[in-house]
Amino acid sequence: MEKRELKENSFSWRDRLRSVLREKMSEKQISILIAAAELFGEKGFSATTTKEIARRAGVAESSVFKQHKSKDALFAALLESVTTHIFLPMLRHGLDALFGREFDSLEDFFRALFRNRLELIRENVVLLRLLLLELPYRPDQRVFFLSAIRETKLFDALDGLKARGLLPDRPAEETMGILFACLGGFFLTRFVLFPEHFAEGLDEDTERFVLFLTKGLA
Amino acid sequence: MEKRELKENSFSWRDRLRSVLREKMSEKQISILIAAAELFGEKGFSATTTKEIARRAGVAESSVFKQHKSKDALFAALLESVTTHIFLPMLRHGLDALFGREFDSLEDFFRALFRNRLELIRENVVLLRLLLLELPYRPDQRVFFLSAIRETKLFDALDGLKARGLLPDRPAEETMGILFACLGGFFLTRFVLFPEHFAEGLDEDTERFVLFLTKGLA
Amino acid sequence: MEKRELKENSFSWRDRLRSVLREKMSEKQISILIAAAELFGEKGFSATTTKEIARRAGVAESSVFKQHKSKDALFAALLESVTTHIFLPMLRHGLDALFGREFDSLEDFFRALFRNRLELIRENVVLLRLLLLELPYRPDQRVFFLSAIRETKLFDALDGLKARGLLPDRPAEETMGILFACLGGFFLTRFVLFPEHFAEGLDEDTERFVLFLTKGLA
Amino acid sequence: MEKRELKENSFSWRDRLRSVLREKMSEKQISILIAAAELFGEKGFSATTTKEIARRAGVAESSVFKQHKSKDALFAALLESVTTHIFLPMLRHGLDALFGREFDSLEDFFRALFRNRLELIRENVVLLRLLLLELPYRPDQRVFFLSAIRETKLFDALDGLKARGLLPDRPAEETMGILFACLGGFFLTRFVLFPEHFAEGLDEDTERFVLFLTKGLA
DNA sequence: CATGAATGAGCTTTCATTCAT
DNA sequence: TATGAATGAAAGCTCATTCAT
Repeated sequence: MEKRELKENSFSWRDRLRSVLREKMSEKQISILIAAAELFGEKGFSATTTKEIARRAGVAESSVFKQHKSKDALFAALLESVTTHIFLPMLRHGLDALFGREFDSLEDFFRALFRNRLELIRENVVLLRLLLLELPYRPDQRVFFLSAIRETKLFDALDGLKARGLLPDRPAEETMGILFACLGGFFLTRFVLFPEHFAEGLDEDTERFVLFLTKGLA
Repeated sequence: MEKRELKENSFSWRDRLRSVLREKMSEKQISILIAAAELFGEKGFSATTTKEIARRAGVAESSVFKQHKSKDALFAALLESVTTHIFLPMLRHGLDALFGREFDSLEDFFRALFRNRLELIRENVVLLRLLLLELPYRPDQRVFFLSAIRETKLFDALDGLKARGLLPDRPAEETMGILFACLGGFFLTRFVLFPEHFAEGLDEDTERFVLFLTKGLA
Repeated sequence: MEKRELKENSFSWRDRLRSVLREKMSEKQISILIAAAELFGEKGFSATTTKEIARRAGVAESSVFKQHKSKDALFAALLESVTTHIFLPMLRHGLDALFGREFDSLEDFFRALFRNRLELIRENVVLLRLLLLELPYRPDQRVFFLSAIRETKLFDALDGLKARGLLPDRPAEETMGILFACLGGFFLTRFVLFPEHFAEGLDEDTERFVLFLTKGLA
Repeated sequence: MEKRELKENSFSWRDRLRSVLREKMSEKQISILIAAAELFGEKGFSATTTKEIARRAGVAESSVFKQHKSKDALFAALLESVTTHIFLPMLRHGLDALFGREFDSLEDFFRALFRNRLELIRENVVLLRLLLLELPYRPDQRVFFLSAIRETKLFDALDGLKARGLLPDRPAEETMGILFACLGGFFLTRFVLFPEHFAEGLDEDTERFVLFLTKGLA
């Protein structure tokens, strides 16, 4: 039962993509998208060859180009799918979960937020890496991503906390500017730059970070 | 005069590399290293071609391979030069400056630290980007970089602050784990992912971040 | 009324193909043949892709291969259809028209011949281009085409003129050798190589050519 | 001795290209140009692969792209070289030869012109085919070719004949329009469309054509 | 009969690298 | 030391063609 709940809470992005894209495209085409996501996340866009993508997807190389007219187009399509069907739902789901509970303190809120996130991050490291390491080279898609985030109720959540006196009365933008940097930095250091270094003791590490955030933002 | 001071304080990594490498290699070879640094930082290692490097350096493509036997070797040499002659001096210089002054509060310390860093970051965005976006794909060089950081007196600096009661008595490793994440996240969000978004008001933004850090770590 | 006559005299090869092939194949298959004829004529056989043919015909690419097992086979079928249903009727029709009238002079004959041809050429430039520019690469189909021409009464027409004293008593083969070169050269220069250059004043140009031919062959 | 004269009069375009381009490019690069000329002439531009060109030139395929950045650029460069170094000199040479002799009659003029040309044509069939069969698909290069022809003294030659009463007083443009069509048609039928058919008896055939031209243009 | 999906072979082009000068 | 010329390997992409539905 514990497991069931976890399952509901967890996201296997591969399965999710599979089930959601099944209407739009063939099984093989979905495999291509997934293989591309993995490889782009692992080695970066430029270092990944279309041949490799095809091999991992178990299709012919030319099949990659049937749906996407270029490698770049494939990346764009991938980003779109992943944003629409993985990231945004992930965010929304997380926010809803947070809204559903009452928090006695900012600390509880952050702890919930972070724990939740940690689970998600673990399952989506590849996708997040992909985003983090490729968006810098793609200003236009950066914009698309930003506006997608804006559409979530992230800011409303912060306002809610302010209204309940848990957060000081400061523009949500500013809080977000700090929060995003900290979450990004946490992911960057723990999962991208020095994963081995932080591998063990991640739970205590997280708890420490939560306390730090709580105090800092109070 | 103001300008002079700034000049002394500032780092033009290109000039610095030029002057420091002049003994080891020819002018053209230095140009190659600089061009490579710029391009790797702008577009990433894999997306940069040796032809492009040669063109920007104003040399023949084959000259790139005179000093470094492969593109990979060029990258390694670049990283080594940049770490030895730019990053470590930069860190040392910054730490010395901090040590030279007495701080009344943690806040002052962070403010000095951050302000200093902000100037440096601005001048070295390309190099930092390069580091941030390429190290994830190069575990071995990651280690080299980590150990280089260890050799600085960064930890001593933290211990000093602890001794003076400005920092709680907590293992320096833990503080560093938080600090590094926040600094990294700050750079990531402000200079790599969404530079346009944070371009103006960066000073107030920084001040806010400093206060946040101070409170969080107190 | 004038228009009606012209209509009868004129050949819209597309309509003609459509009406004549309707028994043998489906509407879509005819579209494929027509699209292929156009594209082969415009860009040449090798430079035309089956995808393009399909797009212009408004069918799926695989439909191109339903009736013709290969692109080459498609070309062969096209050539056969066009020769049988367009070129030979065209020639026969022209010759009959010429036979039906009595000519007072060689000049009149050529003028009639040429005027007639000019109209035809204009409507069939694409097909003639196709023939002219692709036959050189296909020796076997060249032969097929030559023998098809032989079967018309072209030579008889020349003999008729000889009998009436309008042409000197010379082997028809020789006259044809000259005539064919001139007609081919006229088409080549006026419609294939330098169409813009000869676009205006084509009527006077033709008249001049007719006089030249008359004098030359007298 | 007879042979010597012929040699001087004849043009081996391969040797000529070799000697004239030796300053501009390497031996291998010239081979590439020559191989491309041959193959484009034999099978057409689209049906020729760069691999084939490389093989015939005896170089690596990538060498083809060192000097010319695309197959299209190679074609353009080829056309330019061939026009500048082969066709125009050929024309000039022929015209000079004609100018140097006094002609008693138009017939002599044409006979000289044609004989001269026949020799040239034989040696340059590939290049002429190339021109004839590829220019139709390349309007822009057509223009370049036309203007190159304009720069020769072809028109002056015709005016000279007019002045001496050998040609009727008609605009040179018109005479050229007829002449060019006939020469083109002759080449087209004798060397491109039906070479086997006209292979033997070409001398008598030519003589006949000369007489026809003479009478026609008188 | 027509099509959407898939594919192997091959095309043009780029890349990092070598070598003679 | 620096370069122009050359190259093998592989990259991205296209092509004609097949096949299950």
